[in-house]
Amino acid sequence: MNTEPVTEHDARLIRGVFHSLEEHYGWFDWWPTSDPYQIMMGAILVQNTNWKNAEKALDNLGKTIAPQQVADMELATLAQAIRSSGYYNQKALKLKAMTQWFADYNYDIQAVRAKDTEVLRKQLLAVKGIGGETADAILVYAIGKASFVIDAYARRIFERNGLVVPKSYEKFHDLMEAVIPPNTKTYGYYHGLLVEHGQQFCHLKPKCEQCPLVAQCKGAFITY
DNA sequence: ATCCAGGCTGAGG
DNA sequence: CCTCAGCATGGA
Repeated sequence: MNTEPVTEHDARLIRGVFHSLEEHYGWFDWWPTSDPYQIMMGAILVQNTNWKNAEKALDNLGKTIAPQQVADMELATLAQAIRSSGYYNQKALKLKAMTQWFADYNYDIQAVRAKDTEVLRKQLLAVKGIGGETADAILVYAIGKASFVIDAYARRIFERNGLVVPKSYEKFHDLMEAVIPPNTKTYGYYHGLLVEHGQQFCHLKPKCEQCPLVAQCKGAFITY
């Protein structure tokens, strides 16, 4: 992680938003599945889609499907099975690529966990179809490493709350990690808070009227 | 019917 | 470095 200087203003703003979200929503365990491989698949299937469509695809594959089965499956068969998640031809290739990466560890999640976070992150980012958000989600929820997850809601929420959000994923990711001390549980929870809050109030067309953060949401009516 | 959802890649400026 | 078309289904 890069350590660029963070202004105290930005740090307080960021901590303030999370503090408000924590107070309002309380604790919850967010990712809907617990099996590491299901989480990895889910992280890919949910790309630019809602969880409902991704979940149908996961159900179609079966809750107990083993990585070796995905590795052995015909590409076209795999694609049809995950049709509901959208971009199914692309995602079939992505699932294959991710599974191939996992195969290098003999599908042994403990062997993966033994590796260093940054090493794993680079490996994941090198997998075709895995970008920043997917890599960080896999690190946090499937592998149990502290790597801050950024998504469209994180951008909107912080932009609307007056933060000058770095344009690149990496810079925003680094900023959050510089402000929020690395902790797997915290990072998992915070991403969950941002998505839950975002889904309720921070669509492209914001619903600021009932938003619990509206008082401090300076850009309440920005429509990005 | 149009718009959006828990992105990523590769080509081109 | 940055922008952007293309990828595709299902629900509102």
